[in-house]
Amino acid sequence: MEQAYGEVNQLGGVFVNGRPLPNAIRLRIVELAQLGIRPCDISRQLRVSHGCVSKILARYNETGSILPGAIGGSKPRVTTPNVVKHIREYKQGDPGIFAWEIRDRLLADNVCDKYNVPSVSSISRILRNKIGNLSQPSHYESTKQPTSQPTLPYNHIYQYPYPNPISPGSTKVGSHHPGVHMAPGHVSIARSWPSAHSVNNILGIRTFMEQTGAIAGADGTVYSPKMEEWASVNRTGFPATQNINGIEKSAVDPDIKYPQAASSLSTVGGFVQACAYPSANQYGVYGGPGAGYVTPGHHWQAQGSSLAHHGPGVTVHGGDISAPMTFKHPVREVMHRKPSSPIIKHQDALSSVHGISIPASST
DNA sequence: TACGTCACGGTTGAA
DNA sequence: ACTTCAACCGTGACG
Repeated sequence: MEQAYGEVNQLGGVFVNGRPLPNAIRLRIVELAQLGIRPCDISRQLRVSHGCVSKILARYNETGSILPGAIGGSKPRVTTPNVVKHIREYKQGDPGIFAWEIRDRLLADNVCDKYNVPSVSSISRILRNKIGNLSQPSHYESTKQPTSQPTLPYNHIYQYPYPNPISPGSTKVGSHHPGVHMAPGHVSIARSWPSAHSVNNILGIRTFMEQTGAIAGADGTVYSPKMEEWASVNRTGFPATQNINGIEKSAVDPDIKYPQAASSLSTVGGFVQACAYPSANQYGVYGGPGAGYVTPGHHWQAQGSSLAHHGPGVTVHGGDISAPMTFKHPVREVMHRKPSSPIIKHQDALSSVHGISIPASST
């Protein structure tokens, strides 16, 4: 497993196929763009394909969130709480009712329409799994809730509930930092991003990586430095950032797969916290900051818990970009990098701004 | 050269 | 416990 994760792209960057880039990198992309760095330069600098940079920036502009979308899962097609509730009522009213009769009633009562009415088999499953034995209602009531259904209804997700419980503090993004001129302040997001915390907030929070440097050594072990650490780092790094709430937490979970990321990113940490996803869905996927790839498990379950480790000042050092290179493929990057690309200049700017040190291109 | 777009192969997670 | 399948991912290539 270990080194199983990760591949190296044409730019020499490490990525995990099928998985989102670490939040740290995502954030960095947005930050750099806000500093006026061109997408193509960001792509080269962070070693992320330009298609990805383009996508992330476009999404950010549109939604105000740098977070990836919800991965996995499926829409609550039929088993919405309301439907379940009605089914339960029908069943309670007539324990001998057939599933098809329930279906008809759902339509008749306008609980569902023909497009979303559950199939008979779905109703049967609902009766079996969610409603269980009605004969003992009381019991049911007490136990059921939790039953297999995570309380986090997807509704959440799909309905754009807003805000995560989480970010109280994070308040929407509105507050743009003076320094950074943020463009869109979108707070309100169009999609299902619950509260897309914009980078602004994030930016406000300065982060861990700076100190941590996190990154993997160049030793052969690719991902060895488990991201977990990053995560923790972050968190600790930003105590300020309020939360870590359920969502958050999940958001923070470390994901192991991306060692490299950190290399150049600096800010991110905070951000992550800021951006929570809808707790409902993505739980961990978008892991923490640097942590990016965490495979957290179910966040909701874990809420709040695990984050804590590491004490406050974790200081790791170092990271330079070389890290990625240690991946599977040796460096491909050799490519032609422009020796002196504008980026570099910007870097300085950034550095000064955030104290970030971006690895300048090397070679 | 820069960048928007999309096929592709991949992962995830609710049902 | 296992399978489905629709959602998303980033890369890489095309234009």
